[in-house]
Amino acid sequence: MLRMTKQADYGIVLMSYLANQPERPFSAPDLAVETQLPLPTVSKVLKHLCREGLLSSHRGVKGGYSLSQDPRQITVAAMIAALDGPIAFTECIEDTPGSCSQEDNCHLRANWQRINQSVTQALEDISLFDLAVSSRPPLVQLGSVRGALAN
Amino acid sequence: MLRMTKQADYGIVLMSYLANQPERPFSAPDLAVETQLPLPTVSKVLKHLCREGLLSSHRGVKGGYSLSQDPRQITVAAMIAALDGPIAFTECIEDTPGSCSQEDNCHLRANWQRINQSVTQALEDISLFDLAVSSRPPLVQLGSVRGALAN
DNA sequence: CAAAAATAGGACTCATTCAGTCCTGATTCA
DNA sequence: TGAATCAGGACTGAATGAGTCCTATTTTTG
Ligand code: FES
Ligand code: FES
Repeated sequence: MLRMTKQADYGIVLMSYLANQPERPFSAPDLAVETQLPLPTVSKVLKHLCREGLLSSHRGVKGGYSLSQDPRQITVAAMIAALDGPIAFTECIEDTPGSCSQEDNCHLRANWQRINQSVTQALEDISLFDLAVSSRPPLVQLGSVRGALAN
Repeated sequence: MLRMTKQADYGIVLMSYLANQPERPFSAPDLAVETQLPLPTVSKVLKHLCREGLLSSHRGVKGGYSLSQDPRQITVAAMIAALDGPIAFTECIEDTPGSCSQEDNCHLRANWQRINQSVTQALEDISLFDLAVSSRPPLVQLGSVRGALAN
């Protein structure tokens, strides 16, 4: 497996969508319809991303979410980290030392960190902008799907 | 999080140990003592690795496990894939098409594959040999820990 | 000023998956 | 023949994730 959570999955989908429509904010219900993802979870993810500083929110009737930064500045690593927590392939990697029982006589710690670093680097090399340009649909579709689903 | 399972974790630890002691096979109980990991799980992981072709086994009284290939030929990606299954960051990546509900109108599929490919590449660039050389302990220790734990 | 629409935050439940254990059989060596 | 080891799978308990829902708070609009 080795897969990220659906939260991160959804988050990247949502961020990509927003990166393609930078002109105005989108509300959670709108985004749920557009991406065909379940509204409550979408809402949860958006709130999370907002708390982490990747999105800006605006309350009230005409409120919604929009990117808080230039898509070129946002890396895939940052999005995953925001939703799934720090990228730590094994327990011993996590910030707190002492979390691993074998820490003192373990000669692998440096290796875990190397593996971890390698993967992190790979994810940092891809920006939201990179994802957005290639996922941009024919713009006609912008809203044509709206209302297709009930939720 | 974004972490691999303990199976893969243990597997890499065990493989690294074996890579440092290429002269003879080790039994599951021996390896459990040396690595200070729980025996039943160690046994399970070893069997798994053997079935996947990364280890050779030899039954009987003087049996045990040993690497079936040159450590330079074994990548971290291969070990993780053997234990955790194919590296697939999101559901849509998995082999079977049709697994994702949004497949037809999804413009992100290429992106997932790019992310996935990037991470896979990072893990393929590290070989077991790379891990082993840096984790090699002072060889005096070879067995000094033996018997320190009961299981 | 009041109502509607949206976000903020968190509690909660259910399903899935993982970690770990255990048992039964097959193989090898002394 | 018997002891030690691997082979394979079934099983249980715990942890985690996905998803839902409820109650504020904020903002716009009539
Ligand atoms: S510190 Fe945890 S296995 Fe090395
Ligand atoms: S195919 Fe699954 S999200 Fe695109």
